[in-house]
Amino acid sequence: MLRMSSLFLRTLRDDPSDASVPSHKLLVRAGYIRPIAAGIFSWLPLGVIVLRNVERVIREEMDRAGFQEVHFPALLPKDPYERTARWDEYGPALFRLKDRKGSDYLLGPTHEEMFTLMVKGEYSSYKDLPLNIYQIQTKYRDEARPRSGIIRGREFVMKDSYSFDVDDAGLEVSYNKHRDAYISTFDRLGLSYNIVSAMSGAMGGSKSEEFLAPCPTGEDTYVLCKSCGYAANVEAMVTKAEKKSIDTPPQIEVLDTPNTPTIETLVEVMNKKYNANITAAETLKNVLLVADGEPICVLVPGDREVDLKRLEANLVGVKELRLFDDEDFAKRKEFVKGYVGPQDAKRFGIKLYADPRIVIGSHWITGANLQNKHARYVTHGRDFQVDGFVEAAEVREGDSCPKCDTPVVIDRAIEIGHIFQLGRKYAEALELTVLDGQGKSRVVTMGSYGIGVSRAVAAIAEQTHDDIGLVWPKEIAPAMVHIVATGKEDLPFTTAEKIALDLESKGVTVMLDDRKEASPGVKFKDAELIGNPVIVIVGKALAEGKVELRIRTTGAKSEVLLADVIKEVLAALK
RNA sequence: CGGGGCGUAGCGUAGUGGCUAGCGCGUCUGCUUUGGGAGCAGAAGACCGUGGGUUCGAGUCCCUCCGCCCCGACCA
Repeated sequence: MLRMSSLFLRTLRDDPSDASVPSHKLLVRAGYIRPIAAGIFSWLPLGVIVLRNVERVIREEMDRAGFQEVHFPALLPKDPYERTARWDEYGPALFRLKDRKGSDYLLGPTHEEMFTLMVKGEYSSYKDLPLNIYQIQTKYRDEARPRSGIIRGREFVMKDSYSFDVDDAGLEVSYNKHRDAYISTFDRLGLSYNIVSAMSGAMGGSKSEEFLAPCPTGEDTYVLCKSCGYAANVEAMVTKAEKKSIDTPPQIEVLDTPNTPTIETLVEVMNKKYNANITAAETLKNVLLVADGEPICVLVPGDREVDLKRLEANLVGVKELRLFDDEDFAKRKEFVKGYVGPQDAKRFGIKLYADPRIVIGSHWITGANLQNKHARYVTHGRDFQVDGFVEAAEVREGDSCPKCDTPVVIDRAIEIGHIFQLGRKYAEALELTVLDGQGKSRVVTMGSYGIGVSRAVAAIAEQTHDDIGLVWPKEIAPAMVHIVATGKEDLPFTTAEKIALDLESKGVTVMLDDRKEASPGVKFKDAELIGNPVIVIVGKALAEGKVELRIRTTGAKSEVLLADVIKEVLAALK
């Protein structure tokens, strides 16, 4: 039983000035966490209980799926991470340190290497697989910008699991087992979420999905089709290319368009000077970039910006991507800033990549590669050929769903889980092989699956809080029932104590506000702020043999007979 | 890393060059009070982030560094 008379807890009346998102404000105000440094927090007693509750739910679901728990150190030697090149690739986000002998160590940002090496050390036969194994660990990433309290910290708790299989079919099975386990986990955690297709990104591998908890303060943007359920991270959103009917356009016509370095000015001049009656969507934007040192040109409709994240995620094999700067334009005089067009790409020796909207046969108004001149009727397939199509343009609300054509909505969310089929990248780098039935050596294929444990605490707080405080689901709350005793007589206190003991004997966890010195108002405010799902008030109504029952989620209030309180509370917790 | 903002008591804040740094919450003591962050009386608690400078005089102006927050870049 949590007794507030002795609980290490101090609630704050004001929001901390350095917090901006609700979960951060409320968790600090209600005494769950305290800030230590940027992106680093202490967990006070209430916070520890909530964090452990989330861990417990995750453990139970992992164990139910038949996965086994291990525990690695957070402090790790450099060597395994050098063998997979991540010592270098992880860059400044890796917390590095040296021991007294000067050897390099790191604080684990994620543990693929350790799991792979562990399995390599114990297993060598296909008969040992499949294997699914997990840990719950504190992870460290020296984020360039920690933000939003515990949503994105530099130290955080994560559940990470890994699957090991002989072949792709096995990997698919392990992947789906994890997917199912995640669904039951997040359901129990009381989170609403969408499962969206994601890019496997820098980690390599193929299939990848994210569990996103919708919330205005989330950092991830995703698209959702309310008609067919298609959901994707904006980076992974596939463009439905409009199959517009295409007539035979006239030959290219070069036009004088003075002072039109932007799409906006171009449209204005076209409409005024040439009575063209066009919109930006009929112009072609030619964006010059440098991809791993090589200049490329990306074509998008003029009414859309290039989404660099999307582009980078979809340009396979490109490690570094940046826009042309003034220096680049100075070096390549053939590219006239503001008047670039694709029709001379071959001559200029530059690769062209088109957004899928630039369909073959479509014609565009675009730069003429001459100062103050544009060209119209520039036709894809006739006047220029591209080296490939790539998802480059920004995604907008109302864009067509690639599956069913319905306009999609765009929403923000917190990434609470990520599952993906890693493949053989780590197994190859660390030579994790098993002998198959024919006695031949096979590289193991892996899956990697993460849940942000501490982040889930924040996500739940974000999704369930209200104006007056936190509201926890019963499995996660510090206690299922918050009992408040009011008045200065002993009776409410002894009665509250008895109710608390009775509830505990039924397996209900209880927080008891047995503070004699605090006024009723203080106790009510604290109860609401702390956010246990059911509140029982033992006070005024006791004269009629009743107590008050409040449901934190709905705000419902009722008076119940003392004799019925256990029954009523149990019913409310159903 | 670029841009912006902010560092005054545990928390929230006032203090635009001039006396001993003010207020609210919280804390402590006493009395009173007990259904919505109670009242009265008293008390403790501040290296005004750091270092340097300007000035007769700096919380206040200038510079340095440190820290924190926000936007962006970054980000399994």
